[in-house]
Amino acid sequence: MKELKQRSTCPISTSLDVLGDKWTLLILRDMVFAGKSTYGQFLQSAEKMATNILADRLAVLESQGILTKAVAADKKSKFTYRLTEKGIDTIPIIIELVLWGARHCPTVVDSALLEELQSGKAAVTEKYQRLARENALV
Amino acid sequence: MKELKQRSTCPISTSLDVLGDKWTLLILRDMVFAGKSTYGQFLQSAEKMATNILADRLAVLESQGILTKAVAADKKSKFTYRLTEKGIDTIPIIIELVLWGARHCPTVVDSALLEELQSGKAAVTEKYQRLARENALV
DNA sequence: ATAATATACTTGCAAAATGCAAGTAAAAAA
DNA sequence: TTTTTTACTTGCATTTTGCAAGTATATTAT
Repeated sequence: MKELKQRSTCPISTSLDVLGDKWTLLILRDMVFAGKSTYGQFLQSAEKMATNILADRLAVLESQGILTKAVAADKKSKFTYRLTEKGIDTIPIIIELVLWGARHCPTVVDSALLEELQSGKAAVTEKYQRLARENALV
Repeated sequence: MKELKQRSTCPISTSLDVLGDKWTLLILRDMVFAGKSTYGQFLQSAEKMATNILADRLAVLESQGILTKAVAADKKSKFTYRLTEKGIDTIPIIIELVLWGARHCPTVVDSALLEELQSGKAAVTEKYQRLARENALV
């Protein structure tokens, strides 16, 4: 059990105790928007996360009830990570990070997701939450 | 000039390059919701940020155009930090962190802000963005 | 049956970031 | 002229991160 220390009882501070680092939300991004679910897939992202950091963050996310880990259906040597409701509920946070980065950081490159967001924040949020819930049932 | 390294061109990743740590968004929280504007005020938060970390983060935030630093109106020995539009636009991110923490972390204590959020996310976001814009004019 | 590959980590070590306590410097107040 | 306020800076120990290599188990190939 990876336990985190809580700095205060403020909801923002407590959220950051869990999600406030450079890697955690990228794992969730890959699950939500790229449909990734295995250790090997997470390692292939453009940001090149180190293997030990990934293992550590997955353990924290699991112990915090944000995702679940299970042996894959096809292979016993593989694990499948899936989002819980607590994990699915981080999607609005991630969407706001997309919008802020797109609006204010000139070096970001437009993505399909960004294009999609032209059609409204609520619709896109609901779409990916629905998709994630379907995946959670597999 | 504090320069940050950008890990990829993904908007989420780039936003996290700037905002993705345990302290930066707490400074912005204190500016937006507690009306704080000076180094001394930031140090007084419940989370007890170290002085060197605070100085470092303020320098990053300034160099990233998220806030501005100016000599205070009343004293020459004091500085006043104010949000730019880029800073004001982080409010939706912070609001989502509040909602997630309140919903999923049982150890957080209800705040006035949370009470306010019962009346709708959009209204509260607009209120604090308007307040921040007024402050930015001072 | 045996060897090679795939998958998911763990380990060791150097580098960087954080946290803590104390010190500095300029302006304001006493 | 001394003391206090305000905003940092510095030095050092601890923690976290990043990198490269190694391990362990299951699957596939020969």
